[in-house]
This record gives sequence, structure tokens and C-alpha cells, in this order.
Amino acid sequence: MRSAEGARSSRADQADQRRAELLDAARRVVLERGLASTRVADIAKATNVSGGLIHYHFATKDDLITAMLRATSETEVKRLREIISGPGTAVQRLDRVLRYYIPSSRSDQSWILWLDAWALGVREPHVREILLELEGGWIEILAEVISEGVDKGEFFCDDPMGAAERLDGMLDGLVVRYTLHSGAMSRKRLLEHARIAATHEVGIPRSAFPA
Amino acid sequence: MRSAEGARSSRADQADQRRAELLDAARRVVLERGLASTRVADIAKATNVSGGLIHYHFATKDDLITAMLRATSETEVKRLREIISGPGTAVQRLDRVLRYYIPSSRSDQSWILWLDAWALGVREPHVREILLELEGGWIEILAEVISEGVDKGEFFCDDPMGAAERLDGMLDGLVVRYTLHSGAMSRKRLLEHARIAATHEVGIPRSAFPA
DNA sequence: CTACACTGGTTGGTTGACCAGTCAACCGTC
DNA sequence: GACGGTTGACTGGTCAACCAACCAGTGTAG
Repeated sequence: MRSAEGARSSRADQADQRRAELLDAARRVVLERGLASTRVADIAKATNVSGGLIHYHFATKDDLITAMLRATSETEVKRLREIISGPGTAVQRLDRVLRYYIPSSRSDQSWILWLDAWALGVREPHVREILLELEGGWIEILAEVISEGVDKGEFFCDDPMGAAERLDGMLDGLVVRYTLHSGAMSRKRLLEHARIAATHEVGIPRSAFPA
Repeated sequence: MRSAEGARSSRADQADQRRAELLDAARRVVLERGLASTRVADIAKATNVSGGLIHYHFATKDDLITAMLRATSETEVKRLREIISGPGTAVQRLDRVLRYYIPSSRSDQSWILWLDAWALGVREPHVREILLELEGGWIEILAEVISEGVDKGEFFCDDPMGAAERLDGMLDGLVVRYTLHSGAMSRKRLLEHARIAATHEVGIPRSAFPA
């Protein structure tokens, strides 16, 4: 094995760390410059590392971008799971999920990444697969929360999966609008839309949600 | 003016026609290859025309792409207006609008253009403006149809604009999902989602829509 | 504990492909 | 013969990917 397990930094650890560092830098650079105009050199620069090193850890630029998208997607779904695993009624849980969709502020541009990824996914099956998993994760979690509410007698809904698909779709669409034309819709209005649609879907009055 | 008005083809007409032809070719090529990997030369080739001619009619590639998006968007909204101007009840009109959102078949890839445009719009204010107008057009028309239904006593809705925004958002989101992962949702299910959400929004039973 | 070979990570310069936009010359029509 | 439309070769620049060389640790044998 290895001399003194644990906190020691082996070569493999170093490589993993660098890999993670590159993925992180890639995400930052892509968010800032857009996928189309992100160069390998930009990511290298953002990591204070040579261009060649990128190709040492990732065979091609595509590999790097794909790995970055996959890592981001997985983190996203994991965080979402944590969020619904907390305490509270089904309404509270649902509200937390809705809030997690929505960018936390004007400066939160994280959705830009997925706009780029959607366009890329049209041509790249690998990317499309990642997007399918991400979207599937969202929908699954929404459906779980709704089903739970139905079981507890809080919600009324005879097709939680369908309701989840509609809610997920609406949130995607509205967030695109919010991200692209922030002047056309305030964050407050976006959240209100989400809550209204949710009340329609789970058969409860709007007042069941917090103001 | 011009010698012999009407069907005669003057130089100006010829230029306009070529311009339109180039815009059309640009749309076809972008749909096929994606915005990111569309070269000016590709559009030239698709029109059987030299590369230089493109730059005679459009100063830059950006000009060409922007003009193409604007033309496509305007045509889209115009067609939508025609569609709701026809005869029928408010439910029928609303159903026609919902159907117009949805790609007519698996091979109808027209939405790909807007996925590309969303990604581009993040960085390009000109493009963003076009998208805002397009989306605004859709929402406005939905709101009109809903308001009309309310006036006639067919619908019940105290915020037609809000309902229109939610419906538009949901359709955008679901169509993205349908376009990207056609395996994950059939066209039939997509239309059913649209109708269910619509019934929620305008306060009518699902049976008011055709099967 | 030391000398040495080896491996993995890293560098920075290079290469070959690609592409938007320019330009000088050409053609047809009024 | 002037002008609008058109050509296609050319340029300047950009970028992904490759590569030769370098260096810091690690394991091994004396």
C-alpha cells in the first residue's frame, strides 16, 4: 500500500486535486466567457498553469468540458437532495426546492452554464446524456416531495410525476427568461409564479405557502 | 422611382432577393450545423455563392446572424398572429396557440435555433433584444387569448398576463426537454401537459379541450 | 544513508488547421 | 462607360493539440 495512510499527499492525490482544480477553473471561465469563446489557454491562465498541462490531465478540450459539466451536474443534484432531506412539512420542503431553482440574486449567473450546455447538447450526445440526468434528478426530487405530501394528506395530486415535469419545465423556462432579460421579470415575481403553479399542481390554496 | 413598377426585377430587388436568400441559407445551415460551428463559407456554399459576396451584403458575420434571427423571430410572431385571428371559441384559439409552440414532429428541429440563440444572447445584447421581443410576442398573444376568454365568460382568470407568463415558461421548458431528449417525452405527452396547465390557469375542466 | 534509475507532473515553444474579412479584377446591364 | 453585383485568391490572426525537455519526488540496491 502506501507509507502512512491518511493525510499524506501521494502522487495520485496530487493528480486528483489538480484535476478538480482544473474542473473548477473551467467552470468559472466558461461562466465568465461563455462556452463558445472559452479557450484551453484561458483555463490554463485561470489556474496559473501551462497549456500543455491541461492536455496531460484531459486528452481533449471536449473531455475537459464534459467532465466539468458532469461534475457540476452531480454536485447540483447532491445539494438538492440535502435540501429536501431536512425537516419540515411537505409544503416547506417543496418551497425549498422551488427556491433552489431560482438564482439567489441578480449576480448569480450559474444558469448561464446550462444555457450553453443545452446548445452544446443538441450536437453532443455525451453532453445530452448529462443534461438528461440532471433534469431527471430535478423532476424525480420534485415528484418525491409531491408524493410525500399526498401520502401525508397535505397535497392532492393524482399524477405527481406529471406535475413534477410541468413544474420543472415552467421553472426552466421562467429562469431562462429571468437570466436573459432580468429587466422583464423580478426575482420576486419569478418565485411568486413558481408558488402559484405549485398550488395549482398540488391542489392547495396559495396561502399554504409563506408570503 | 423605378421604370415600370411591379413585377420587373430591378437591381434593388435583386439585392433584396439575394439578401433574403442568404438569410434563409443562414438559417438552414445554423439549424444543421449549430451556431458555434457555422462558418461564413458554409453559408456561401449552401447558396452556391462566393465567400466574398456574403460580406458584400452583410458587413460582418454577426450582422448576418443577427439579421437572420430577427427575420425568423418576426416571421414567427406574424404566423402566430394569423393563427389566433381565425374563427372559433377561446378554448379552440388557445389550443391552436399551444399546438403552435410544439414541434410538429420529431424531425421539426426549429427550436434548436432558439437554444443556440439563448446561449448567444447571454453575451450579445443585440441577440438578447430579439429574444425579448420574440418571447414578449408569445406572452402577449397568450394573454390576449386568455383575456378574450375571460371577457366571453369562457375562462376564469384574474391575472391573464401572469398566467400567460407561466404557460409560456412551461412550454419553453418542456419543449427544450422534448427537443433535447425526445426519448424522455413524447409529443403527445407534451401536448397533454400544455393542456393540463392551461386548464389550471384558465379555470376550466380538462374536458373543455379536445381529446 | 546514499547513489541512482524511474515515474508522474509540468513547462513553453511549435505546428498545422481553420477562418473572418479584404481586395483587385471581372461581368452584365442600363 | 459607370455602377451594382460577384468572384476567388489572399492575409492576418487564432487556437487545439503535440512534443521535447525539465524537475521533484519515490522506490531500490549497494
